Amino acid sequence: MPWNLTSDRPIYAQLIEQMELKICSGIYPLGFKLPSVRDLAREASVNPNTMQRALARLEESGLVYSVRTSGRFVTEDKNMIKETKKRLAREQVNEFLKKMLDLGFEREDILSMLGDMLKEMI
Amino acid sequence: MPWNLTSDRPIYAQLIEQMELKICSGIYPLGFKLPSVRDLAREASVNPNTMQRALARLEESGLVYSVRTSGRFVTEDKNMIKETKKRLAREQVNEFLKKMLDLGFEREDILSMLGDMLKEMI
DNA sequence: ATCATTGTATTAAGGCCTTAATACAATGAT
DNA sequence: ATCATTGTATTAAGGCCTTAATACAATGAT
Repeated sequence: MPWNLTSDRPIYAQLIEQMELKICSGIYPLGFKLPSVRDLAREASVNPNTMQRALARLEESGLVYSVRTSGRFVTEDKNMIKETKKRLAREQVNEFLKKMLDLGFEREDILSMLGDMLKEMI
Repeated sequence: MPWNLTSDRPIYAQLIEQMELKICSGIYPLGFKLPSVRDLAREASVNPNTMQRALARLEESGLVYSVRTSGRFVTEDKNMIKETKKRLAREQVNEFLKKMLDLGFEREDILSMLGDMLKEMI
């Protein structure tokens, strides 16, 4: 999964989101040692400060932790990751449905559009 | 539909999105005379400049047009609205599915979560 | 023992976004 | 004829975001 950043939202917020995704999907597994701030910044083509900012926020939420001079690691709390994954999914579904209903689509429309696009994507 | 603005994205971008929603859903119908910039700004609790910026962008995309001293109107091009509505829907479905698949959910998971939440929302 | 690597901190500069305060010409209502 | 309302334009200030350039203590590998 490449780092895909747009300019319509703060970069650090997008970094948080993508790190969460990588952790919840298992790309960065339980207890995994993350690349260093500088390496992650290089990967994502952003300033180390910006990456550091994102990682600090992830740390506040408990999803990662850092050992001062050793590195940063994905949490070992399996349940926390599971709950985060659930939360993110609920948020996605909720926002999606809200917008589609606001746009004026109905249950059937939504399900059929979704089915069509799923066929394309999988 | 209340103006619902968050601080995690530029306000003017959110205004554009919500105006598009109002137009595509018919809250602002074909040819409708919009409230003045100042009134819309007051409604949304933003600075008139910010609302003006959003409206100017909507005008570039052709969804509204302005008559210098008379006011601003929703386009009378029924087809353009229809196409915009389609485009917005496709974008929503696409982003939603992309994130859910990235999170590691499968077709069945997505459809069942969606069904559950649809029951709650309708 | 030395040295590269780790997370972390600080300061300065520039950019975009938002607000605020004005201003103006053209129109429509009075 | 007068005047409020329309979209539009300009300038200044402040805030947050991002980058850049450094710096430092602690650790692990050599």
